Amino acid sequence: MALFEEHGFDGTTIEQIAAAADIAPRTFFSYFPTKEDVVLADYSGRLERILAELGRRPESEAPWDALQASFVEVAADYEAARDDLIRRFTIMSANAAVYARSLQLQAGWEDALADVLSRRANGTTDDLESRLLASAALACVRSSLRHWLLTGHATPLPTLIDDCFGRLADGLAHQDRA
Amino acid sequence: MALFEEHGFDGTTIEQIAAAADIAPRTFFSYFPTKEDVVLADYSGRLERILAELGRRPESEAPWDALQASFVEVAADYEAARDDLIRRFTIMSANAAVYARSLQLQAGWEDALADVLSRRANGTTDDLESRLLASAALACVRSSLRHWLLTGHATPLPTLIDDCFGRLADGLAHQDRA
DNA sequence: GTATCTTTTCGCAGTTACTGCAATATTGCA
DNA sequence: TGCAATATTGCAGTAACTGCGAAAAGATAC
Repeated sequence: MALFEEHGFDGTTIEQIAAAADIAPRTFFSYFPTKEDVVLADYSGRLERILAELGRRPESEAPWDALQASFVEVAADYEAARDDLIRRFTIMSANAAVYARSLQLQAGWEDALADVLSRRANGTTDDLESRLLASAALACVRSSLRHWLLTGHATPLPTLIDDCFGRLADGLAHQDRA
Repeated sequence: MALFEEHGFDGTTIEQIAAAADIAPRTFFSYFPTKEDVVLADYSGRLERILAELGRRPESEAPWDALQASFVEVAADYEAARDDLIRRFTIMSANAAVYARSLQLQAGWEDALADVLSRRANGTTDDLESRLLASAALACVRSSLRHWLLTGHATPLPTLIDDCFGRLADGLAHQDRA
C-alpha cells in the first residue's frame, strides 16, 4: 500500500511489491490473483460478513429492509477500519483498473446476494426481482462510499447507507411530494 | 466476432483479429483501446443516445421518470439490432474480462448521467441523490438485459426495463402490500 | 502531373502482468 | 530423525499494450 501511495498503482511493479514483502515475484501470485486485488484484499471477507448478516434477518422481513439492515450493520465494520479503508479507496478512485476490478468483485457479490434473496423468497418472487434488489443495494453502497470519500468522511458511513436505501425505497417515483 | 464465437474470447489473439481484418496488429490499437472493446463497440454510441434522450425530457419531469422514459426509448434501438446484441452479450456473459470492461464503461455512463441529473436539478438535490439515481438506473438496465438473455429474449426489452424502473420506484419498501 | 502537407498504417523493440511446470526449500507430524 | 504435505521459487513462455519513428496513402494546391 505504501508503494502504491508513493509511486502510484501503475508505477509500482509486482517485482517491487515482492521485494518489499521479501518474497519472490512468483510467490506473489499465490497470495493475490491480480495486482489489483492487493488494494481490494478486504473484499472477500466483507462478502461473508454481509451474507452472514443477511442470514440473521427474520424471514418475515421484506427483502429490501433486510438488505438495508444488513448493509448498515456491516458499514459499522467499515468505521472500525476507517483509516485503512480510506487509503484503499483513495488508491482505487485514482485508478481505473482497480475500480474495474472492484466492480467485477461486486458482480460476484451481486450473484451471491441475488441467490440468497431468491432462496429467501421461496418462490414468492422471480429471479429478476432478486437480481434487481441485489444490484440496487450495491448501487447504494457504491454511491454512499463515493460520497463519503468526496466529502471528507464527514457523515458516518452507516448513516449514508441507511439514507440511500431509504431514498430508493421511498423517494423515486414522486420526488415532488417529498 | 466470428473468431470470438469459434475460438472463445481468450482463445483469440489480437494477431488473429488483425489478420482477419486485413490490418497490421499495431493498427488494431488505433481502432480499439483494448481487446474487450471489440465486443462492446456499440457502447460509445449508446451513451450519446441516452444523453440525447434525457435532454429531450421536460424539466418538470421527476428525475427518475425522465430516466425511465429515456432508457425505455433507447431500448427500442436495442430491439432493432437484436441479433447483433445477442451475439455480443453472449460473448460478454461468457467472459469475466469483457464483463468487467462493460462495467467500467458503464461507470463512465454513470458519471455522465449523474452530471446531467445534477445540472437538471439545479440545486434542488445533492450530488449523492444524482449518483444514486444514475447508478440505480443502470442497475435496472443490467438486470433487464441479463434476464432478457437468460429467458431467451421472450419479453421485449423495453417492457422489461420499464418494469424494473417501476419496481424500484414503487415496490421496495412495502412488498407485502403489493 | 508534380510537389507538399496531413493522416493513416506499420514494424520494431520494449514493458509488464500473469501462467504452467518442475525443482527446491520448509514445515508439520509420527 | 525420517517422511509426507505444503510453500516457495526459478525459468521459460505468452499476450496485451505502448512509444517512436519510418513508410505509405490520401488530400490539396499549383
